[in-house]
Amino acid sequence: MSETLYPEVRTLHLFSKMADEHFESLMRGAYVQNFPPQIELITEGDPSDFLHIIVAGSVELFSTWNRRETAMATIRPISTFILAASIKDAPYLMSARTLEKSRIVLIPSQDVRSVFDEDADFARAMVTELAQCYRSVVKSTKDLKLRTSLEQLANYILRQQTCAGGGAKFELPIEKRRVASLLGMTPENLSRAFKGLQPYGVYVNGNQVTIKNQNDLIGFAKPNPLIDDFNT
Amino acid sequence: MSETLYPEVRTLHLFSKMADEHFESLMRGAYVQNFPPQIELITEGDPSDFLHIIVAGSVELFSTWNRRETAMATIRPISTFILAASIKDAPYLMSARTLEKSRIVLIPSQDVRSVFDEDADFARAMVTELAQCYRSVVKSTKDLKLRTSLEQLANYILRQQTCAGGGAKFELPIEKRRVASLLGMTPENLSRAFKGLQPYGVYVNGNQVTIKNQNDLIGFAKPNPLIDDFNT
DNA sequence: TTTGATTATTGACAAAGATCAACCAAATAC
DNA sequence: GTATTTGGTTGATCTTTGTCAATAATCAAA
Repeated sequence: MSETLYPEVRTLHLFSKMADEHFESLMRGAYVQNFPPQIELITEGDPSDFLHIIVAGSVELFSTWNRRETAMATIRPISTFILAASIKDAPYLMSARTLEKSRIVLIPSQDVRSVFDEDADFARAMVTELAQCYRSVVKSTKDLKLRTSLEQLANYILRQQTCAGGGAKFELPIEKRRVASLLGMTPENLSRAFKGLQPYGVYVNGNQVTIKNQNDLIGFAKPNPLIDDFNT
Repeated sequence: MSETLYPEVRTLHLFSKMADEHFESLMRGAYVQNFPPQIELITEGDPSDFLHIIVAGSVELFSTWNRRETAMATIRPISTFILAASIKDAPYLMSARTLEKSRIVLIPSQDVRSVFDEDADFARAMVTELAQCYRSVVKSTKDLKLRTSLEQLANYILRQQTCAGGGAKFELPIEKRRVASLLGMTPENLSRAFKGLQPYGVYVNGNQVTIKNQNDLIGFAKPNPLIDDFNT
C-alpha cells in the first residue's frame, strides 16, 4: 500500500496505539483503491472480507429488505466502517456505496483478526471504537422512535449546522433524498417537512439552509446530548 | 459477593476466558441485589457507575425524550447490560427498570475498566460482546425502518416462537403494551395489528399466541437472518 | 444549445397510525 | 364479596405519512 497514506490512517484512534510492527503488517496486506461514485462496495449478507477505511470522498451505508431500501449512515474521511462484521467474521449487515469519487483502504479482515489476537492495544482501541459505534446506533434509534419526522429534521438541521461550523447559513452535505432516507421518510415528505419548519425560521434553497431564528428552532427541536451529540 | 453466583456469571462469554485472578478481583468488588418489579435501576444521563448483570428476572431498557418514552430492549438472564457506557465511562444512553422481581449483579465500572486494561483476554471478549450488541441494534434499526408495523409484528411473533421452542402455541413473554412500545406503536394499534395477522393464521388470547398456518405467516413476514437472527 | 436524465416540489388522494372515549376483563385491594 | 385498578380492546375521528401523477429545476452529455 502506498506509504503516503500511512500517517493519516495511523492517526485514527483505532490504530494510533498499536505496535509499529503490527500496524505495518496490516498496511502491507492492505489495498488502496479509488472508486467512482455510485459503486456498491459492499453487499449485505456477503462475508466480511475487508475492513474498510475511507480516506477521501463519502460512502453511504444502506440496507434493503423486500425491495425496500433505507440509508443507515453516511461515512466521511477518515474513518473505518464495517468494523463489527470484520472482527466477528460475520456477514455484513449493511451494504455500502460510494456517493462521490472516493478513496478506500481495504484491509483483509483475516489480517485484522490476526493482529487483534496479538496486539492488546489494538484490541483495546477496538473496544472504544465499537462502543462508540454502538452508542451512535442507539442514539439514532432513539431519534427514530421518540421524535416525529418534523422534530427529527429540526434536530438533523441543528446537527449539520454544528458540523458546518455553527453559522446561520450552511450547505446540506448530501442530497435531500438521502436525507429523507436517513430520517426514514419519503422525499416528498421531506419537502413538506422543510416547509413545516419555516414557522421556526428555517429556509431552504437548493442545498443551502438558512436559520433565521436559532432560538425558535432550538425551542422546537429540543436537542438532547443523549441523542444528538456525537461524542458523549 | 455470594460465591454461589460465581459459576453462572463466569460462564458468560464476556468473562469465560479471563484470568481467574482478574475475575475474582471483579467479583470481590461486586454487589448482588434483589429488586422488586418496576424499580428504575438506571436513569439515562447518569454516569455509568456499574456494569449490570441480570441473573434472574427481567429488565427493560427504555429511553425518554420530551415526555415520550419508548422501550429499547428486554434483557433476560444471564446477560450484561450497559456495557458500552461502562467501558467508555460515558453517561448511560438508556434507562433500565425491572419488569419482575430480579436479581442483579453490579460491578463497579471503575473495576471493569481497570481489569480491562490489564487482561487482554477480557478486552478481546469485550470486543466480541460489543460487536454483538452493535449488530443487534443495527438489526433492530433495519426492522424499524424497512418494515410496516404489521410486518414487524409478524416477525416479532416468529422470533418469539423460535425462542419459545418453535411450537404452534406459545406465550408472549412480556405485556402487550411493552411489545407495542418495542415495536414503536401504540397499544391500540398493536391490538389492531394482531387482528390484521388473523388472515395469516395468527390468533391471540391473552398472552397465548397460536399460529395456525406457519407457512402463511412466514410468507407474509419474510423473515431475514440479517434482521431476525440473533446469532449472525 | 439542446436534449435527456435525475432530483425536487406540489397537489390530490389513499393508507397507516395516533388520539380519545368508552368499555371489558382480569387481577388486586379493601 | 365488592370495589378499584390496570391492562387490553374497540370504534370514531383526526393527523401524519405514503403514493401517484404532474411539473419544475438542475445538471450532464451530445
